[in-house]
Amino acid sequence: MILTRAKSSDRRKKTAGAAADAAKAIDFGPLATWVGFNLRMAQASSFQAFSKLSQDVGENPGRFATLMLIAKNPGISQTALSRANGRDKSSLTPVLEDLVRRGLIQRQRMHNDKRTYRLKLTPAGEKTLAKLIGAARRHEENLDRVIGARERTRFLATLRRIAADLG
Amino acid sequence: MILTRAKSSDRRKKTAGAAADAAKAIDFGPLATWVGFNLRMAQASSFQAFSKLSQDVGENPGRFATLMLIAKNPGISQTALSRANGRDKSSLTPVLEDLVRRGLIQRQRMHNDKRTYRLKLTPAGEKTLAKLIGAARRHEENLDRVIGARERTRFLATLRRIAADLG
DNA sequence: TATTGTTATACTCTATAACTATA
DNA sequence: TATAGTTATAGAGTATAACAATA
Repeated sequence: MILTRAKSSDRRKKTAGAAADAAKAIDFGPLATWVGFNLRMAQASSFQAFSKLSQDVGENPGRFATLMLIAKNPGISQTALSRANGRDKSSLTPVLEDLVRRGLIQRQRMHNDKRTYRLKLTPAGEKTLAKLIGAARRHEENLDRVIGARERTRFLATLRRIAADLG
Repeated sequence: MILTRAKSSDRRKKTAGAAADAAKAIDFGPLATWVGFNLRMAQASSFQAFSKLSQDVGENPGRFATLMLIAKNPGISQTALSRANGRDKSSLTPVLEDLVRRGLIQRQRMHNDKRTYRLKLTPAGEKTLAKLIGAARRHEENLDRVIGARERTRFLATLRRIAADLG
């Protein structure tokens, strides 16, 4: 969704008739002043920008989070990973299948509990993750430029409070 | 995804063995300090909270935006609406079909261009929108309580900059 | 009985391309 | 030729329920 404020300068009356209707800017009403809506718009922009950077690495943002969680928690089980991700374990099965197929992660049966797998990155997975971390860093630099160094700390703290208190 | 910081106090060793593994908090690595990630988490919390409030009205957040845009721009065409929403026009067809079927919006052929429809809310649509606006206001109150009156203006301005500059 | 992971299935949201009817 | 809207279709992401193997 594109936020375009209805400013008087936008109201062109080219042909002073039916065409003015088409050129008229969209009115978003109270949506434009609501935090919830602007949070959604900002997130969509940020997510899309990062998606593009991830695509340069041949991955997507979802894979990034999965790889990072496995990297930082080697030996994690599928159930624990799905909980950390806030998704049902069944949603994870095809994702992990894909990552195994492409040689980015490895699954080992646990010795003492043969029901569960231990997940870890392969060297190829580490390499892909490193590239994704590079993309994330570039994305953060772009965000920081827009946010400004002075705001960053406060902004981050507010985001954390929202996630914690509304979750 | 649930953000749980790995604090030393979280490392309980109840039975001092295999159980400690299960109780161990998840490490999110650098994700936890990145704006992009926290923006995503905050948006997910906010969106989910608003989804619940919308469900009390029997609608969902997507319908809310569509109804609002039609209400504030009566006579808008489907193509203009889909552009305002940032989605392809084909994605809108089933949504509008649903809203017409439930008597919330009305479609009129334009006189001078028989290809396009003019969209507007029915009285029932106005009523549903009013209820959704009430839900949105309650949601905003909850958000404002978390953000704080002092931060609100700055926070909103930063969100707007992100949406504008990264979009 | 409870848990881990898989399978079957379905639903939502989204997009692209081809189509129709108009312009 | 170009535009407004529809249809056919496909893909990603998600969930629930039932299941087999194991605990």
